[in-house]
Amino acid sequence: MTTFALVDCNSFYASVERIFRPDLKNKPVLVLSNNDACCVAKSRECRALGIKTGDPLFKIQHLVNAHKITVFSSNYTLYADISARVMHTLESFSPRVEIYSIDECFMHLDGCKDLEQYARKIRDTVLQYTGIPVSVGMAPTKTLAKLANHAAKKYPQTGGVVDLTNSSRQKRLCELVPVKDVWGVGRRIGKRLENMGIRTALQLAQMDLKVVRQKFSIVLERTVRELNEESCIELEETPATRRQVICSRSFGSKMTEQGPMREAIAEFTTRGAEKLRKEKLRACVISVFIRTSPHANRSQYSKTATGRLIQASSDSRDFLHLAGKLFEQIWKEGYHYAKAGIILTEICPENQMQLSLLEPPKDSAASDRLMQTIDKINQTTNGKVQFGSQREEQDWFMNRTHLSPSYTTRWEDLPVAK
DNA sequence: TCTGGGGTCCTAGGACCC
DNA sequence: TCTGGGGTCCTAGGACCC
Repeated sequence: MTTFALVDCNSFYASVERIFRPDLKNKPVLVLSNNDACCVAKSRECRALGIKTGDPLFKIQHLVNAHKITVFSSNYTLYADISARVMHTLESFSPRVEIYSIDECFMHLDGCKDLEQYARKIRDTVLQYTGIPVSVGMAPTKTLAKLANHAAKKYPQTGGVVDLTNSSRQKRLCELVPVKDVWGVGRRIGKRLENMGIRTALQLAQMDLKVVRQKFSIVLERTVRELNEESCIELEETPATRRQVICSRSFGSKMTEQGPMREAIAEFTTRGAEKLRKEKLRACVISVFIRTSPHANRSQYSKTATGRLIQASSDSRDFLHLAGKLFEQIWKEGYHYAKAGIILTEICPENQMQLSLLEPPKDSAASDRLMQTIDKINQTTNGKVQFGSQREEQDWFMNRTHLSPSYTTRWEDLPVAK
């Protein structure tokens, strides 16, 4: 039988920050979202204080002060680099892995004789090579492996490793786990299940498949099957090409004027096109959206406009032109805007383009050369070549008050050994 | 005062066609 | 006056994930 392992980094962002700040060992550490708005990661010590992922900073500020919590703005460049090192280490333990997220990796451990011992070796090696503590859960399906991992984190006496290949162990754990902690059961469905009297993972596992399908969806049916050792979610070793690119931000302060908003949209559009080029993709469709804050007591407005290019492109100018027109369609004076962004869809690899029947194919060679040149210059000079509609001064840009140095990706920030 | 950003998949309902 | 049934495609919104 197939065995899935899920390796998950413990408090990943907080652990990364601690690699370079050994003085923070066993001290509470918190990492904030973009804009320093809310908590996205916290060390065990913070969890013990009752801080939850998603808590806005202003609501927990008193705890931060009272317990001298060290706070970091998120430093995604640093986290991505450390993540790559962790994943690289894991790849030496199995030929079949799926990098599931920045801090999680599913692996096949078929044919392994002593699973628990092997898992401990994985743990020790990752810690030694990267400084990041991980937990390992093993089971016949991904959903059960997630559950095993959950237990490995929750119960310290497991030493961070839980082998859930045995059915009776599965049952005993499922009895203890609240239904909302099952992978695939979120807040909404968790509530609905509880209203039906389904409170534990075991009760969910014992539900009638037909009822689940009828009252919920095929997605939850798969979850139930997976809890019963029937593997429905395969390992995805080669990542599918992405379906969309989103570039959006909440603003540091509310936006009320059209000019700065137009420039913000141009900035997102440029970033989006850059992402396409970096991954050798093109897109056909762009959506532009602006919206007020759903948390504010002022009048609300939220609008999206979508437009299509005749031919898929990754040329910033094509999208800037279209995005400008779309923006004019949705802009409405008199609101306090909190967030805006663009979404690129109908994406294809740059070498597999669908040509238009009606329009002669556009020769993109010149455009490609220009964009390549711009990207190259911007890579080495930190964004010096801009388009007319972008603006140099980005006063709406993020608050990142507590940013750590880019220890591993900027020469100036290399840590110095004393 | 202050509530992230980036993704995926599924479903329901409307438009339209025969 | 009467106003079907079956199908496709598209979109908005819901739900989940990290």
